[in-house]
Amino acid sequence: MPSAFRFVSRREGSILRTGEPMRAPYGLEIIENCMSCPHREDKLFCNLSAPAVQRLAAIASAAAYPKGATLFVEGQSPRGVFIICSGRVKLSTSSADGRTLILRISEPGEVLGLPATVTGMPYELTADVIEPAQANFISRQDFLLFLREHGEAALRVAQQLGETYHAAIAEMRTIGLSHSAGEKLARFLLDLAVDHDTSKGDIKLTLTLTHEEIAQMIGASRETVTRLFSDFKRRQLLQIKGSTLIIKNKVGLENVLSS
Amino acid sequence: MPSAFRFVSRREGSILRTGEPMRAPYGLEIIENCMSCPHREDKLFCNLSAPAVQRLAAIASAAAYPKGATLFVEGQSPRGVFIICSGRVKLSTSSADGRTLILRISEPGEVLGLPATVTGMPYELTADVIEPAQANFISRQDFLLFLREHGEAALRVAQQLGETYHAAIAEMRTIGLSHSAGEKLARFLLDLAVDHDTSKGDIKLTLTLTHEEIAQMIGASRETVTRLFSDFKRRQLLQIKGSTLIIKNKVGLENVLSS
DNA sequence: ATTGAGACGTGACCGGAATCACAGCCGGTG
DNA sequence: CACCGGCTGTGATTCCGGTCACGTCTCAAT
Repeated sequence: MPSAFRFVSRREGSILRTGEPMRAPYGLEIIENCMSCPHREDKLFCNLSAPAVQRLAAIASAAAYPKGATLFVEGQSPRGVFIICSGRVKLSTSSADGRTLILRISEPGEVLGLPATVTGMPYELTADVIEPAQANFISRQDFLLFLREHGEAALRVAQQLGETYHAAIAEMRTIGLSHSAGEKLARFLLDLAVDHDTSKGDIKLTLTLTHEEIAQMIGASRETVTRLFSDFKRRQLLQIKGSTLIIKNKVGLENVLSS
Repeated sequence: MPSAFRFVSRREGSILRTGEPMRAPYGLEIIENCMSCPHREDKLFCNLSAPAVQRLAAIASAAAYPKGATLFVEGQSPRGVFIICSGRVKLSTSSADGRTLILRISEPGEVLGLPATVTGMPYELTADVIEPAQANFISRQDFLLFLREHGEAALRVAQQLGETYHAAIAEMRTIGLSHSAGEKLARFLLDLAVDHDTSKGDIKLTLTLTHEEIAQMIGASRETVTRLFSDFKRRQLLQIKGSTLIIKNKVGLENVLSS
């Protein structure tokens, strides 16, 4: 295990914020050793050599972001990567007329801004914090230098990018290949259920997204999502209690795909 | 500049073919020195050290594919990467009920199957040859070994993946963020025009796709595409002569986006 | 307690585009 | 030539889902 680094508060990425200013208490109590959080292990920078890990710790700077903060904005030239330690971040793109498409909600352990940072092209998405988050920031310059010095890490980055691409294509399929909105919603829900235990009939999962957000993820209107949920509930396909969603009839839901 | 390698005819990737069997003449006249084709320079493996290039040449095997050949199929476990030397290859994904979504048409110089090969996940797309092609194949095993040995190449791969991702997101936007089909088609055409000289009024470009294929690229029906083309012609936005498309009024076309 | 903002639920309306169906067209091939 | 298969053009019809326009409910703040 690495000798992980300590709290640094350069507070990168808080330049462009849409929401309220960062509240004082944040950023103090929290971060001290983000690089050693459990998620790190099975994600991007596991199994690196000791020197590589140390170097990484040296160039990363931790910071906390309140709900509503924006890590980076679509079109902005890439400043670097963010490694999420906790919280949740929404990745979206939007058009001139205000319509928004949410690509995915990223969870702890993920690395954001990787494609842009590596290629030098502008960030292709906007990253908004929707649950108070801690993240390590690494500037583009430092990161590229690091990759050049550590080929092993470059390979890991390539793998990570491949996975991200894979996910993007999957998203694309649900949006582009289905005729009905119901199909899209069903696909979306089944995708969520993939990780969870699928053995017995009921699949329980927490869904902390508003109908509006779900709509933006599947490319539909808010009302349609609401109606579809009612419809699915009526057909005994699922139940909703607060932020808990229970899939009662998985096969039934799968049948929606091929209708 | 490298001492490039010579004709090898292992004929990789011809295992799964949808179309007619490979005709005899193909594969003979053609390849002799694919790695030294002009496209290579500004693409994936430029600026590598001499040993890296040599190694690359050693593990790559050239082959020719007729129209209709399939390099790889969605869902298949990754065999390796294909570096396109000439011809054009269609990358698509399709659903159970036969609907197809074309991601892009790749041109000489591109590397196909990279994400899958790097991550080990199944190919996420299907690659069909639509114009007789020559390509170098590198098996997954060889390729990964090569990347591990040459960190510089791994970094290049990461960049390439980043760009591919970028393109995918762009595609996503045109499909997901536009209300009307007209908007999608206009976006598609303007994307094509990006590379071409944009200075004076008329932009001339060759479009060797059927309406059907265009429809599958923008997520619309064939009839709609036909109708939209008639419509655009009527409105003097463009002209079509054979496989040549001339954009007469670029700003007019751009106005379609925000209507 | 009152207010107000945001999320959810539903009805009515209507337009865009998918679908079906068929008619010209053009380029191959026997 | 005559034939055929794939591509293109166009009409008629249908219906999904976006949009508008409300009403309800919850929760937080004053």
